[in-house]
Amino acid sequence: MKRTIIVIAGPTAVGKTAISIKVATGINGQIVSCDSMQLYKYMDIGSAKPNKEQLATVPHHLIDAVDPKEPFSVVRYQQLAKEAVNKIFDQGQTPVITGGTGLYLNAMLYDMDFGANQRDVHYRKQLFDIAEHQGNDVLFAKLKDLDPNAADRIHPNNVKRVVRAMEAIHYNGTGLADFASVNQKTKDYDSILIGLTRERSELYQRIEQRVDQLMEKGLLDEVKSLKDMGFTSADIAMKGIGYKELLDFLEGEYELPAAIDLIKKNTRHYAKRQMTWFKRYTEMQWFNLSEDQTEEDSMEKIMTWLDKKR
RNA sequence: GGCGACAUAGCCAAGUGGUAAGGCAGAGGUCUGCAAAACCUCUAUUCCCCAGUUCAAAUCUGGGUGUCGCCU
Repeated sequence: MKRTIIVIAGPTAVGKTAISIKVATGINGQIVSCDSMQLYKYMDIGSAKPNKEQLATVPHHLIDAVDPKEPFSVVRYQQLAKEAVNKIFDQGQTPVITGGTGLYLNAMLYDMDFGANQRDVHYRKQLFDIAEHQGNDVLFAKLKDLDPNAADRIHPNNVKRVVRAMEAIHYNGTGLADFASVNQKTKDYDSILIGLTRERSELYQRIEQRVDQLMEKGLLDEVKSLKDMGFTSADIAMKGIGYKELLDFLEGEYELPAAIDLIKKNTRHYAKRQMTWFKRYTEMQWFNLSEDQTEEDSMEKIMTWLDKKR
């Protein structure tokens, strides 16, 4: 039997959750979340997790899977998600990968082998210190020495990437492989890519509405309780949009309305970056939800296309 | 009604005679280890209007318009 995953991607607030559940229901599938925040426990409101009824409709994987205190990265995601996908295949069902985290999606679609390079916290810190105290260019010059190819692909100001590239060399001496040579589609399964989009202005409106809704649902209390649990701005739980701004508000950095405006703005920016990322997938079939009167119309279009495709 | 200040991009704003800083918003983009991250590029042929002075005006002068403040 041909193993095929279905991917439903799109910017935040476009309406992925509802549609993916319907698609999964329609094709006897299970959902594997591809969202770097819904993955975490305790972050329910701000990450806009599916609600209880939605979760009960179709089996979901990789939601509430990790404690925000645990160190996490794409590598773990790749492992966990592939495990989930295999399990679903074993049950004779179809995995529906849903979410907006582009890098994680890449880890599912391409043969990204992270295994070769390890991480080294101390070495990293040294490098970051160089950038901070001596300047980005000083660090970059070192990378240029060690791995001219990597330096070619990375901007000097992008310290995070410069550090990662140097770390890779520090470990195996060869550095990071050229992205192009690694960007091979995985052989583990086939994939069908569905992209959800909307007119920009409408998407932005939905984002603002949703932020207001999250506040009504008690996002502030959620942030307070995370704070009480001991999470600080250093933890991932407090780096998500909606969390970091409200934490700053609680610390007295600005007033609540200003915090809410910031959340909206940051979410808009995020959505824009997501669109940029997803536009790269040439084989992705786009559905502009703004063109449809109702969700049923959208579903019909998507299912019709999907049936032909399978 | 009198006096004064101000008028620069969607918003905030620098610029007091030499050819329009910067920030925000917006748009486009990059992407193998925290990715809701990090980073990059673009965005005023023109400074409220008209006239004048000058080789040269957002900058100086006169008039007009508008906004704000104070006084009556």
